[in-house]
Amino acid sequence: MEVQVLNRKSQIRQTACLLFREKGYAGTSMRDLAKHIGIEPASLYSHIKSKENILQDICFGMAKDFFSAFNDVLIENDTPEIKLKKAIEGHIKVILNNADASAVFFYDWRYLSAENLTKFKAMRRKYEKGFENILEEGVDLGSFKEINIRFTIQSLFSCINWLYDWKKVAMFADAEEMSTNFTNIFFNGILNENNFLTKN
Amino acid sequence: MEVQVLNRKSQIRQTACLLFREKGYAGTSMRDLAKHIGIEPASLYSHIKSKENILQDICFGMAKDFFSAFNDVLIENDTPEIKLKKAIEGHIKVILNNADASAVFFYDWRYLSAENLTKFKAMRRKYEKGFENILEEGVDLGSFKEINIRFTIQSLFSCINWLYDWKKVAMFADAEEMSTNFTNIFFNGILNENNFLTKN
DNA sequence: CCTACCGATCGGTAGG
DNA sequence: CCTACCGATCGGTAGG
Repeated sequence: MEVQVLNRKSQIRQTACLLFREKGYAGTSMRDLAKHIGIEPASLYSHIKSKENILQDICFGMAKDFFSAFNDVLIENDTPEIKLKKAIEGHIKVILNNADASAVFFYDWRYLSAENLTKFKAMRRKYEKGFENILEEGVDLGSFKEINIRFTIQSLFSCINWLYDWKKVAMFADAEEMSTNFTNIFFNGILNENNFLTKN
Repeated sequence: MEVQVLNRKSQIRQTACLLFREKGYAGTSMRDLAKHIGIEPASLYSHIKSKENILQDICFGMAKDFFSAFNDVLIENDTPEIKLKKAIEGHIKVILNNADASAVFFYDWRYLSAENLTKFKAMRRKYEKGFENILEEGVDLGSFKEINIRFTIQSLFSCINWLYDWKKVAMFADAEEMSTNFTNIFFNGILNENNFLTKN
């Protein structure tokens, strides 16, 4: 029985991810959700506390995954470049392993209640800070150019985060290949070496 | 009288942009909107046809602005690099000049009705294609590396599109400076020239 | 631009 | 997990 309850709960979460991604949190009703699962709307409340609680689970669950991947990178003592490359790869893997939940994480966090919204923004800022620290370290060591740290990390995340929708551009074998292609652009740019026309 | 109606209509649009950005399209009610403007909810319908019509106006209005900026770039006969640089700058200027509307354009287009959704996706794809053509031209000429065109352009847009929220990272004087910083990253990468550790 | 109001739908609860 | 149902709110219309 315990097992069944857990299964149903995760089924609700998974279906919610799918629907929230498609029609947005506010555009998805509990009746939609129940219908997709095959139970009556009122029955949902045997497994979940509220609609917002589902959103909260998804958003903070993803945050936990992102931090977990990032911390795995930090414990190794690599150079800033390698560390950043690995952090990007970790971030991408989390997205690809949870495509629907990622879409909710990126698009629907704003529907969190005031209290959760504050917590969410703080967590996100902390995560960004982690990446900024790596970049800063690399700039100090001279491995990265003298760039605006915050601007660059914002661009970096923005640049990666569309990958939850990568299927529409299906092109690479796996997360690693995708990550490599991405890091190549971000580290070295798209301009050919022998082209100096617009270089700096 | 004609003028007054137009003013009120654009006021509705502008206020809708603000609210949709903050709470999402589905999270914003016509009553919210009316209250912010200072009229009764029913009065809105003297100026607009429906809630979705406002969203439609915003989304397709932005699309028109993006195309307009892009076409200005195409009529000049520049090299692919210069053309891409100018197209990026044009795109950024449109975003910065319509920050709220851009947020709606990027986040809330999925709330469009089925028919408008199809039209919207087609327009967006056409716009992306325009950028892809420039990149392709540059690859053929050898000015750009042999990169996956679609992947790169998706990354490019994703990378730029967070700029509607640039105020949280207030750092650059104007759109041109922002555009230059951005193009520098994308064209040349963040890695220092004398660092070969992770270079390809 | 307002008052008055419509039917539909919302998230959620009571009780079994 | 269901039936039955709650009050609140939704987008929108009629008529002036």
